[in-house]
Amino acid sequence: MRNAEFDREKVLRSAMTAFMDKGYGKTSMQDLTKATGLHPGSIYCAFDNKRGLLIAALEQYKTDRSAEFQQFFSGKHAVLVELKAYLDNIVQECISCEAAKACLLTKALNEMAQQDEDVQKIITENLANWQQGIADVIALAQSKGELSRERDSQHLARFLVMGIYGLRTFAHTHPEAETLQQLAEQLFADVTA
Amino acid sequence: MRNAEFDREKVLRSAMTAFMDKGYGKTSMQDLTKATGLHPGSIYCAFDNKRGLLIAALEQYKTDRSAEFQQFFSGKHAVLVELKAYLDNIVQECISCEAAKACLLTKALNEMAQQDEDVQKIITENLANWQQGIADVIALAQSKGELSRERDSQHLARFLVMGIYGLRTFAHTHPEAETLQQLAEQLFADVTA
DNA sequence: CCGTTTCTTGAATGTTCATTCAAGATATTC
DNA sequence: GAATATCTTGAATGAACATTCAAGAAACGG
Repeated sequence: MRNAEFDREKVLRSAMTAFMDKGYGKTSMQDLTKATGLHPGSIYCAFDNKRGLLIAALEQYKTDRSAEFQQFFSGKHAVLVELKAYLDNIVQECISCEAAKACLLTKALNEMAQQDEDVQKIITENLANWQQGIADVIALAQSKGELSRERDSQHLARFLVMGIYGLRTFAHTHPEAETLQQLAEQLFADVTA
Repeated sequence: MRNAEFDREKVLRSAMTAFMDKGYGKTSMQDLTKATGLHPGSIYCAFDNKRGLLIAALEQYKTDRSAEFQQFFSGKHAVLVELKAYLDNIVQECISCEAAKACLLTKALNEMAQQDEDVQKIITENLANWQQGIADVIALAQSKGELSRERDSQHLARFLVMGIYGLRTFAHTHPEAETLQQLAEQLFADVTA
């Protein structure tokens, strides 16, 4: 017996950022060995192939983002306050010039459109999950009386999610902080109006 | 002397759809020769290389989209009616399962992010141009009294453009017509409120 | 401390790809 | 209709790539 030497989570997070940097297609195996510190053989042993590494990285991404989501919506503050903080955080992500700027899910979604059915299914499920999380948060705000019940929480969540997708794309052309903050504020206002 | 045999516009439109189908990176030269009907040598003679073909296709895309824009905002109807029709058309594009589903600019923008500075500049300029077109339309609606002057036309245009970006990404996960139509309606309502 | 198992290493493999180029074809000019 | 200029053709080229595999290294069990 002998255990693997590498830290799976660290490897997957390195792969994540590599994929976010260049996209899946343009990230070469050489890039991945450099990023992860693993040799080709190890990657193929642990994840089957490049695609397997992407799938594993998506899995890790989901785990990490879920934990982050729970942090933001801990219930310590009013739901709408937490939601605003969550949006502000996304804006900050867009502003910082790091690779984390992009969301791995949307980046991969745009790239894989009508290419890899299985991967697309994984991504779509994760995004649907996230959207449902937002819907739950909105419903909670409604049940607490912070928000009118007039508009359906699912509808509001959809619109907010659409806005966040748009914000991320918009950031590619207009990386200015003020602009993005303003857009996020208007989006928040429209949803919570 | 001797003139080129191929129809430049047709070739560029074929290249456009090929690039929209698979993305720039995954579209091989073989794909492009098949799509355009041109042999490799001809492509290299006319456009330098694959990248040159993309740039030329982006140029053609800009021309085509500008003409389409003019058509939609001809002034035959109330500005807001024309704007609504324009949005509906985008929704239809998203619904149709064709390659045209995507916008070449946003597709390429997502792919080229922090990769090819020159191409990104071209795309960003085209998108800024389009956004200004929308802003002009909104300003016109304001000057005609169709829309309150309370909110700045530039701000409104930004928000609308962000929404359209988001709508296109959202369509990848939820291609249902009703959902997209509803989102577009809410977006229109929020902007013209 | 030996045998076994498992993991690591990185050069080798075969494929795919963008690009080139020399030969052939076709139009234009005189 | 010959000469010239330009365009077309598609096989050849070399680089980059994902993937494999056999040899080496390290841990574990007895």
